[in-house]
Amino acid sequence: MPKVGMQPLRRKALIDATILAIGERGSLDVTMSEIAGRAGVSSALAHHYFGAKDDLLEATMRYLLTELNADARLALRAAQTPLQRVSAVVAVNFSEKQFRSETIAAWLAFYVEAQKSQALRRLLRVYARRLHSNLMSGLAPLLPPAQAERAAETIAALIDGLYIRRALRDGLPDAATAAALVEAYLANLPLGTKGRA
Amino acid sequence: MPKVGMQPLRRKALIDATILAIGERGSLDVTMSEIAGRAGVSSALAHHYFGAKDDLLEATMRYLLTELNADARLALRAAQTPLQRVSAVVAVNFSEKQFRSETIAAWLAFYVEAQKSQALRRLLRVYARRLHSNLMSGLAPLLPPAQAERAAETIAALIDGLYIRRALRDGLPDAATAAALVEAYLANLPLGTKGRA
DNA sequence: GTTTTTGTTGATTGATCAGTCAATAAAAAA
DNA sequence: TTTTTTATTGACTGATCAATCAACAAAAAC
Repeated sequence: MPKVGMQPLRRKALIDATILAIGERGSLDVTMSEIAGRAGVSSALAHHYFGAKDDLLEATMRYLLTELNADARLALRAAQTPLQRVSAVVAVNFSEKQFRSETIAAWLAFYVEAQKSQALRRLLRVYARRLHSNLMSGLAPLLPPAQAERAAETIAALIDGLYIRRALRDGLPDAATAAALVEAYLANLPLGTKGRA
Repeated sequence: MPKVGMQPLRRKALIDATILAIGERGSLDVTMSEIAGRAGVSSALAHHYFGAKDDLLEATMRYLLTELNADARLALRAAQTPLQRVSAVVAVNFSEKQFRSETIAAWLAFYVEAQKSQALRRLLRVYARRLHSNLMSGLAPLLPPAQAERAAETIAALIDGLYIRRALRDGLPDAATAAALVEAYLANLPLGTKGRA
């Protein structure tokens, strides 16, 4: 079995297994053995490739962040108008790929863990800033600065809130409904009032 | 020292210590010894009064829920108009008492734990239903049914989202700003359009 | 004044895990 | 062909904790 060039494959498999395991357990209380087992390797190998458990968790978080960012970039490129930019950002966050329950459970777990881990906190801050600036790129042309800021904060909070509710499998199950809520919020905004309303 | 009638005092002290400990650690990974120590007793005593650790956590969650509900009832009693009812519910959730970082960290931690624990999940569902019905009691007279529902979901998600953001100590620090965001959302709703807009 | 109830703890047990290490084996390099 | 590098694991260690228990003490009941 032992071939060469396994490192990237194993790392990817372990990260996938981590997301899966966290998603199923619903928390970061997942053992290295369980993750490793799910990836079809021994726990020793997981340590071999990632060092400490925290490193694996951080790598997993970074992976989720990277994927989300890549999707967002792609969606933004297709947007033609400011409003479409906002919708694109919203749509990405509620896409089937991102709004899966494992992924969401992982996000939630990382939010909690971030209170303990400086590294995770930094990563989440990067995410928050990116989301904010993506939203502002669409909102700034449409609203006076203060209102645009507020709208961006509101949408960001809405996204987080809808993620949590999804994680609890409580009402609000599907991505489409969640996205529609945010779109309804957008529809009520006094858009196009940049030069004083 | 050993007097009689300690049970309720100890239980209260242990629950307070639990909230404090969770708030500081930022997660439910708190040892019984730490909680007990904080309450000035031995870990054995904590087990004596609560049985298993899960029971203590459940009691703590139940306590938070009870407090929030009591505050909400009080605030709703003072409200005169439907809109005031909605504002009252929002205000309670962002009151200084409820929007403290320990309390919020505890809520977040319980959200995560609820994925594992049936008991906690049930408690959270009770909370969600109460919040929803409190909001609807104000929104239903002001909006067509479908829109009222949507507004209630949105506000609930906003509250959750703002709680999370507060927990991360990321931007949005104070209760007043958070409450203002939700109020701004309310201001943009087409209220008073119950009989078709 | 004896007995029971209530309050309390230190010491211990047993389980769970993260992380280490020595050993094995295939592939690549020398 | 020997040597090194890469891949891999089973077995072990050490730490951490929840939970238990026997024991002690003060108050209450009898």
